[in-house]
Amino acid sequence: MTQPGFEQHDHTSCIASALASAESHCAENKLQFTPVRRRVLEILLSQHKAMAAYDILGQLAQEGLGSQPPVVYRALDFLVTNGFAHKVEKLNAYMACSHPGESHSPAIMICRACGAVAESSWAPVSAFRKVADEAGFQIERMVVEAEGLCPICQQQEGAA
Amino acid sequence: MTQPGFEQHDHTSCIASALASAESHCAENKLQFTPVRRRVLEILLSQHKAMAAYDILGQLAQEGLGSQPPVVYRALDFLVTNGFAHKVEKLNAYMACSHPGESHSPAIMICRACGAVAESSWAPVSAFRKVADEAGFQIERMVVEAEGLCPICQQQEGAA
DNA sequence: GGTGATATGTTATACTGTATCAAGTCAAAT
DNA sequence: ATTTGACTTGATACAGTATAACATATCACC
Repeated sequence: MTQPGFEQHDHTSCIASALASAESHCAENKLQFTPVRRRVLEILLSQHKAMAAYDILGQLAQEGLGSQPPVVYRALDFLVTNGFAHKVEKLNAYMACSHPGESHSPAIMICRACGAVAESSWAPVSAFRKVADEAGFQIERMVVEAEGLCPICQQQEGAA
Repeated sequence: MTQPGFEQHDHTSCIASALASAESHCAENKLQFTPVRRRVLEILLSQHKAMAAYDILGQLAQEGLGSQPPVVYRALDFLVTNGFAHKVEKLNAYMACSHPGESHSPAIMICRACGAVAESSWAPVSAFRKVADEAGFQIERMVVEAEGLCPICQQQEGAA
């Protein structure tokens, strides 16, 4: 279920299962999984990297699915709100969620060398709650992003 | 030393000590604490909120300290690099650091109601390291930001 | 078939950030 | 005291990110 890291995997089935999961979640909750939304999620799923909104828009435009910024931003908003994707604040970019279905606060790892992103199953909110309580602060959402090197790029750095 | 929360304090001395600390750190490390840089830090220190770069620029312009974007972005870059300020990724905005002197990865609390920001002394990197290790990921920097309600705004919400 | 809610199309614009090159400043070395 | 070099600032232009506002379309439900 969880997708903790950067390891190799069957990406075709990875995409298929994420799409199926989104589809069934939308059906259950009477959400419209429209062509644009579906296509944006597919594009995000196509690689485990964060994508800029305008890059996604470029692909959509090629396919005749809309060519203006609001199109892609609205689709992204839908996907993020419903937990199918996340915004990577550090990069101003977007990534597909590895375990969709409900909104959550993920901890994201970003490789500064290859741009790969991965979502850990760690729940930062619970870890931070004690500290926040001391300050009287009530947490509603958290952004947790680590920048560094993925396993593969660590080897490459060592070699180079 | 640490400035964990949202409580009342002597803000005048808060500003003065932060400026003095920055000044001495620059002297020790042969860094130039130029008028623009100093003024930008003062502006950030003037309130415990995050400020947009262009708002800072607006103030600078009024004072004749430069009116083009690079001026403020360069100053902010200096302040962030040297640990006198932080970028709040979630807001695309900047805040003064509460315990300057060296670069670090802070955990920031953002009040969604009043916009106040506070920096906790929690070290998220050490908390996350174990999880990252499992994925073979080597952390270099972390962004940790919690959005929610500060103590004061919690009361107001209750009242309203 | 009308109505309301949701989604999309379209135009325009605001906000955030950087590349580039020219000019100034200051300290240290000759 | 000049030259050199590192650093800082000035200024123009532009790239990238995001939203406001309004019109149109679609669909579910009454």
